[in-house]
Order: sequence, then structure tokens, then C-alpha cells
Amino acid sequence: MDPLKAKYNYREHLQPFAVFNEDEWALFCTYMEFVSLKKKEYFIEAGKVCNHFGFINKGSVRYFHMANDGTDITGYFSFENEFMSSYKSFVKREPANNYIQALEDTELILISYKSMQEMLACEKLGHKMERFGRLIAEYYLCCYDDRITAFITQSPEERYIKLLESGRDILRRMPQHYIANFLGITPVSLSRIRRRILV
Amino acid sequence: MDPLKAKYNYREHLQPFAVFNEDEWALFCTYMEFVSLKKKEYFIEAGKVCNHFGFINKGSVRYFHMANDGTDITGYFSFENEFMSSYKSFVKREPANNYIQALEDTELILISYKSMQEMLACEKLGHKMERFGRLIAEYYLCCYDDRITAFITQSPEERYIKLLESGRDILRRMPQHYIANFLGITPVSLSRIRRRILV
DNA sequence: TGTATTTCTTATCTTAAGATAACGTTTTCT
DNA sequence: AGAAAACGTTATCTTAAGATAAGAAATACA
Repeated sequence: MDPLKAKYNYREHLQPFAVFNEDEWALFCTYMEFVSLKKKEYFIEAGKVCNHFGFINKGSVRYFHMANDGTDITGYFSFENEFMSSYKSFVKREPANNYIQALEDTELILISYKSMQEMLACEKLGHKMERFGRLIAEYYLCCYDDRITAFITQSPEERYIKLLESGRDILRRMPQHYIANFLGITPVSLSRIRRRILV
Repeated sequence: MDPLKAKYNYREHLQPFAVFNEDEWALFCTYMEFVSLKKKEYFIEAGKVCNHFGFINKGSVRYFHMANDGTDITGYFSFENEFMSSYKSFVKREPANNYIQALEDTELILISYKSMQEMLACEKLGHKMERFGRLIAEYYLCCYDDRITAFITQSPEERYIKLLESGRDILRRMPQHYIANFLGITPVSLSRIRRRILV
């Protein structure tokens, strides 16, 4: 990973949430950690407290839950230039109930919880970081809202069609059995829906 | 409604999100609007932009979506001492896709979007309000996260049992056919689940 | 109080989803 | 290149959910 390019990219994708002047940016940069995950490596595992808030510079990750019988259930995906964390665990400081795993070799820029608290508390960045945190949380709140609305107002088939229409990377880059869980159904069921739609 | 008591109650329930000194509180109070809704009145209707963030001092509300065929689908409930808004619409300044309706005579303390922006921009309250907004959004993000996890990892029956165990007011105070939608199923289906569980 | 409305359950029928297994294909790994 | 693992589809069987209608019980209301 090239930290210089990664930082530049990060700064650009932070724009909607926080715009830093040079001074602030320099300070913000001192809190960054650059981490690479090999395919199948974990960013977080259930039972552990998630200590980092991440930005995906390159690659993709899968969020999943482990059922009692050992099967895993995919909850979400994130791709390059998106943020990533086991939010609830990160925010509440409690053990995560999910795993986040790299689906390909992935480059991350991380901010630790401790760093975040320091920035929130510091004179120079505090106000801006509160706003950053607010805008990020609001952004994801809206995404989650859409997701819940889809679950209560649409059938699995309708949800799949919406996903098709959305043109998101998910369909192109994710195995179908992961997408199935994401839609709240089994892989077999998704395969049947696909067949039905073809007609 | 007694605005004095309502303000006192609001301040108490804001504690986890924002603690104001007397000065700040006095200023914050100048932005409050006190509104009462009669049973079945709407706080927001689909198609309109939600201009207020509310606190329920007394009463309860139901969030619902209107399907194409005119049936309504309940998405959520909020009770006294909880916050309430059509968040996505409020945050993104776009028309709401849902309705929020009073289920009984309800007392609200509202902050308009404009007031919120003024407070966020003001010297005295800005920093604190950013934090307030962040903590509120994070709080609801966690709730939504749980809800989505339930949809992808649990069966309707399991979701109902969890709701039973949670001891939330929903079961005691809401008609069953509203709860059914909330769980992502039809009222008939919930009735069958209840019967099954009784055995 | 009496009527209307809402709410919940039950029954029937239809449709779809879950569980499981088998099979061919593709991908991964060494 | 060859073996192993992962992936997607299909078939069968079972179970549960949706749609619809009817009726009883509870509630609202005028």
C-alpha cells in the first residue's frame, strides 16, 4: 500500500463528512494506521470489541453472523472508498456479534477508538470530529432505514429486483449465496427467484 | 401540556446525549416548540419533508408506510420519553416515505430543522449540539443494526419471542396487527405463531 | 345504551420458502 | 496439471406464509 496515495484518496472521500485545512489534516494524519488484510483475514471477530473505525482504500469486506449450527449469514458488504466498522461494538464498547472478513486483499486506513476520543477531546479537531461522527452516523442511519423498510414492505423477490436495479457492485462482485443472506433468504431460494425472473 | 414540567422531563432524558449548563439550557429552550397531537393526528405524512425533530413528552406514535394498494404497514413505534422524527427526511431534506401518527393524545417538544442548524452554527451551543446529534444518530444506528440482524438471522417466530422477552411496551400497548408488520409478517401469520407458542 | 368499528382468530386454498441432497461447473490451491 | 473445495442449479419433500373470507370478541363512540 502507498500511504501517500491512500491518504489523498481518504481525504477526498471524507469531503462529504469533514473538510480539513492543512493544519488539521496533518494532525488527523498522525492518528491514522495503515493496515493490509490478506484475503480471508478478519478485521473483527464476534466476541471481541471492535477497536477501529476503518476506511477501505482498496478491496472489499463481508460482514457476517455465525448461527448456532455453525453456518454463517452474510449481513453486509463494503467496498473500496467506503467506511467500515462493527459500529455497535465500536460505539458501545461491547463485544461484536459479527465478523468482518476481507474478500480479497484489502488495504485499510484505521482510526482507533482511543485516537477518535483524543481527537474529539482536542481543542483543534474536537468540534470538526463531532460533526464528522454525526454525519457518518446519519449517513449510515439512512442506509439502515432503507434496508429495514425493504424488509417490511417488500418480498424477497422485490428486494432482489431492487438490488438489480440499484446497479450496486454487490451483484457483480459477490458470490450469490452471500447475496441471498443479505436479502434475508437462502441461496436455494435466490436461485429459484432468478429462474422465475428469467421467464 | 405543562411546558415547565415537559422541559424538565426533556432535560432529564437528554442527559445521555447532552448535558447543558443553565446558560446553555436557557438558550436551547428558546428553540423549543410545544405541540399537542390528538389521537390519529399526523406528525408527518409521506411526500412532505419532515421539518422537526421531536421528543415525546406524553403519548405514543406509530410509523407506517402506505403500500400501493392502500394498505398500511407499520414500521415502528415510539413512546413517551423517546425521540421521534422521520430521520431520513429530516436529515436529507427530502420527502418522507412514511407517516407518523399519534396513537393517543400526544405531547411533543419539537426542534425545527432551521433551529437545529442555527444551534449547530452558533458559538455557544454548536459543539455540544454536534455531539448531541452524533450520539442520537449513533444510538439509533445501534437499534437499527439490531433490527436488521434480527431480520437476517431469525425467523418471524424467533423475532416474536425476542420481542416478548424484551418486555418492551410495544406488546402491551399496540394492537397486534401493527406488531405483525413490525415483525415483517401479516397479522394472520402472527396469530398463528401465537397459537403455536401456546402449546 | 346500543350500534358501528376494530381487532383477533380460525379455516381454506394457494404459493413460496426452508431443508436436504445430488450433480455439473467453476474456482482455488498446491 | 490435478485434486479439492466452492458455487449455482435443480429436484423432492416438508413446513410455513400470504390471500381471502367469515365470525366472534372487544372497543370506540355518539
